Amino acid sequence: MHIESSEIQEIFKGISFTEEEIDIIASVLKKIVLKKGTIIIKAGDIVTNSYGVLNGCLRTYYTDKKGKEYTLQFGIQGWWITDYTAFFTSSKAIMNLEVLRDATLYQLSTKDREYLFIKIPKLETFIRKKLENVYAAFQKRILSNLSLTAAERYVNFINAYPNIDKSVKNYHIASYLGITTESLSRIRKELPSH
Amino acid sequence: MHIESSEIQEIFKGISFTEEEIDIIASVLKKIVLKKGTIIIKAGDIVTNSYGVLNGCLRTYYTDKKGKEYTLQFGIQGWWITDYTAFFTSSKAIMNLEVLRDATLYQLSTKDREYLFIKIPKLETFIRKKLENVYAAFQKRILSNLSLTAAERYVNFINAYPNIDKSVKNYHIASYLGITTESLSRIRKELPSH
DNA sequence: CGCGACGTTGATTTGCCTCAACGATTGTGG
DNA sequence: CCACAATCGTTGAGGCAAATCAACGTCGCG
Repeated sequence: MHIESSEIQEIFKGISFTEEEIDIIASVLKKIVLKKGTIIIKAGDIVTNSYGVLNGCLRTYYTDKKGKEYTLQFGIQGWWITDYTAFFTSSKAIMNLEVLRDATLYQLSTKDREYLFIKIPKLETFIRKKLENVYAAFQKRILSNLSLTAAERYVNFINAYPNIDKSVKNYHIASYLGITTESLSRIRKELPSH
Repeated sequence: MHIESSEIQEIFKGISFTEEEIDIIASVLKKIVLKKGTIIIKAGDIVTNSYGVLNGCLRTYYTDKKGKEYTLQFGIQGWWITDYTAFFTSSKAIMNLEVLRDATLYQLSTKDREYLFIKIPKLETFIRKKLENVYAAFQKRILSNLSLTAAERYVNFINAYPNIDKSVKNYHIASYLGITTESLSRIRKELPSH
């Protein structure tokens, strides 16, 4: 499928490329379209790709021995998603990557990613700064999990992802917040907005 | 205070430098020695430095409106520490950085850090990979907070930082795990190792 | 030695979970 | 396009892990 320059800009928002650089990037990206329900990665798989989201919605989640799910990350337009722990450390996935809403994605392999960093050093700087922002975001989430009640975390989540409830089920949100669907239901009932 | 080449290798473990590169790095690092109890950064400060730990022990912690503390990170030999959220985003600190045990540190400013990345590109690659590892570690901690009991988290913590209990108080560990000192005390009592 | 900081123990409370049953919504085949 | 089944969300009762509140040991340092 053809890859548009504007789409590459969407996936690497905040950095501008020369035409030559766009060509290099386009040469390693692979555009894929996937239906809701597709499991792109399942626990145990070797993870060699990450996915830039052009449209649609995805999530990564971990399933514990009791079968309980924990959603680690949602992926919406402009975000990159994969089991990064496995992707970065070249180990087997411990998480699953699921399409929640029909999606168009850009696939980028570990190898090609390193190739891009060598060919386009400013891309590595860009990603390094992205990772720094993620660092801050993760710290915030850890603090949030430690210090806030379930209701407070839900309110923060809704503010952070205002329109995500159109794409995801309540039990996905519950599993992101680390609570049960029953608890989330009760929290929603108590909220002023109802 | 004089900066040894071997000390720089300790702070950037896993990467080797030429003599010239060592000189560049040494020119921007400042060695400081601080006493236990020193608050290096307090909430509200502008954060312009990060600190590589040569010896001693530190922690970053957040204090909520009720005065309850949450420890985000411990810093021991070979680690870098600061309020990274503020450091990366050039905003005011929301956390405090405290010396738990007399420490010798290397101070590196935001500006000098960017300068080093330009002068020594492989250092940026090194840091980018470090950040990727941190990404994996943070995900693991988030999952751990969501899915494990307090006792399980305590056991994992002790395994991850085997000798840290020599430097930190139990209530520091409790505040890292997101539990009270009373609960930690009860958990320790129930553990086979006692 | 004595005081303040730290850790422990007990009694009680609370936020969220579990289990169970029942509505509501969505999707699919006839 | 409706009917019905499966999935998803809500509600209630009861239980449990950890918090809170309070009191009392214990350790280390001036």
